[in-house]
Amino acid sequence: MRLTVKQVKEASGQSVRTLHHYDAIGLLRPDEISAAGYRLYSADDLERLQQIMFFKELGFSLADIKDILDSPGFDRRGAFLEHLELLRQKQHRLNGLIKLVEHNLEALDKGEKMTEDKMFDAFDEATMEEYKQEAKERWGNTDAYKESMRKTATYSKEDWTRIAAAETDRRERIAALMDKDPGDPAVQAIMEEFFKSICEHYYSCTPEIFKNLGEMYVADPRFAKNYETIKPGMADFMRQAMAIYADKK
Amino acid sequence: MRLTVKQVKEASGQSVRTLHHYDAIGLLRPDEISAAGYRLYSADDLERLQQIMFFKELGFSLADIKDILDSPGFDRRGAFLEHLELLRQKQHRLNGLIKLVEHNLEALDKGEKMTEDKMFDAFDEATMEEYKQEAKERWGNTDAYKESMRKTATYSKEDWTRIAAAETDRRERIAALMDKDPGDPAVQAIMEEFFKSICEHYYSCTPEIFKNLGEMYVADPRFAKNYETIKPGMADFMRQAMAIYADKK
DNA sequence: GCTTGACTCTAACGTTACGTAAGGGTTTAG
DNA sequence: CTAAACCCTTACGTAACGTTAGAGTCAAGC
Repeated sequence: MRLTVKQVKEASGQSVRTLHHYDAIGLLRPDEISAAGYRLYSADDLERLQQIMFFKELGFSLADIKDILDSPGFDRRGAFLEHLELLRQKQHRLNGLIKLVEHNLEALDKGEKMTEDKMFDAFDEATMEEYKQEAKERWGNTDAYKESMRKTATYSKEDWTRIAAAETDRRERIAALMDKDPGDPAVQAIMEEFFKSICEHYYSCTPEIFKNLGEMYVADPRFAKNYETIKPGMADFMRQAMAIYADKK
Repeated sequence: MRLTVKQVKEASGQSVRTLHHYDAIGLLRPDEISAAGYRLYSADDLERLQQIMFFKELGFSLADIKDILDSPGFDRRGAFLEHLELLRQKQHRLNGLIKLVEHNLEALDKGEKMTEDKMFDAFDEATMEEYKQEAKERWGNTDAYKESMRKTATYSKEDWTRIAAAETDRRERIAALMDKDPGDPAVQAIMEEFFKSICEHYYSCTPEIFKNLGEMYVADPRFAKNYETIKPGMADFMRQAMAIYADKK
């Protein structure tokens, strides 16, 4: 069942204009557009909207929210846990503010004056900002990722199939060489190919980034499974091969 | 001891630009301006800044904050109590949001879907808004009050003494007529005078506003005491006389 | 007494996240 | 089939500052 803007407004409390705005900046695109151009939102869209509202509540800018939600590393469970932590942090700050007001009242009744720093300490948002920064870094898009997005935005469907085919081909060739050493010239030749392919198609890759990418293949299960499903142990083989290539450069 | 912008920034956490801004809109005028034009803030200014930050934290607009702080009925104790209540309200909302996230996590783990309204209920700001509205009304300046401020801003000291004298005179004449009926022609003649005086000197007064003004004389102790100190029961006598005059119009 | 660096000022344009019309199609209940 | 209730895009407005830019000021040290 799809919802119109008004229905979403009724459910979420966000104004129609806000929905338009989120659509315009690509933060929340309705799942479907009717023949007449009406925005029609799905249940998934509502979930995304909820996420948006949480992040907004926590003080993130819409641009940051977009980066986080669209990041390939985003997962809902992690986000919820993050929300929980940040909300608790916020509550802690509020408690401080309440104590400050109570303190104010007391001082007023006793006719005392407060010291300057105590007067404003509880307003401090530094800790909050730190948490937020952490959150952004945890999922946020690195500059390399953004460059990748820019480059790939113009790719056609044919481009993608071509690139994907080359990728699949490379992987199979590597899988066939896994009985050899990761430093074997044949393996390294494919690494060279791989490295250049990234530079060309995605983002300007340095050896260092390349090495980190290899680390990610074993550290991050979302990447690892792309290789482990081809042949067990392949993710780590890739990591070694990529590290050797990067070090030689 | 006076503080420069940087020192206030250091103490309060507000940016220098923010202080400039508050100065520009008349929200926080430094107590003193040095010969070179430097802003110099007093301890009282810091207290006002704290008030501003509390109200801002609670979601009031700068214009509203200005109205409240500059309202004649403003008192610091009442404001602190207000802050306390609103902060608690905010904490309540935060608790709701935390529960919502916990609920989200649970639903995610069980693979359940949530109902639409439950998804957004906790974000609701209506209660918060109500409290805020109340606060604004408690102290806030009505439009009529603002018009009055505009009109009276240009009055000279002589204007004020003249108007005040006329006012005192009228009050005494009314006090002398309190043995008669509020609807008595003699009383009503003074009401006519009073009504016109308000229109001329303060704000464009309608009969309805005039009637409400009368209600305020008994409802609001700050106004009532102006009349009760002349003669007991006079506030209510004024109310009746004003109501009769307004109804005849 | 003069320089230098940290600090201050005003003026003015930029930004974020929408609000608020204006002008014009679309859907649906009666 | 029409009127009310929705929906759309376009575009300018607003709040609360951020961010230069250009220029004056102050206190410390040589």
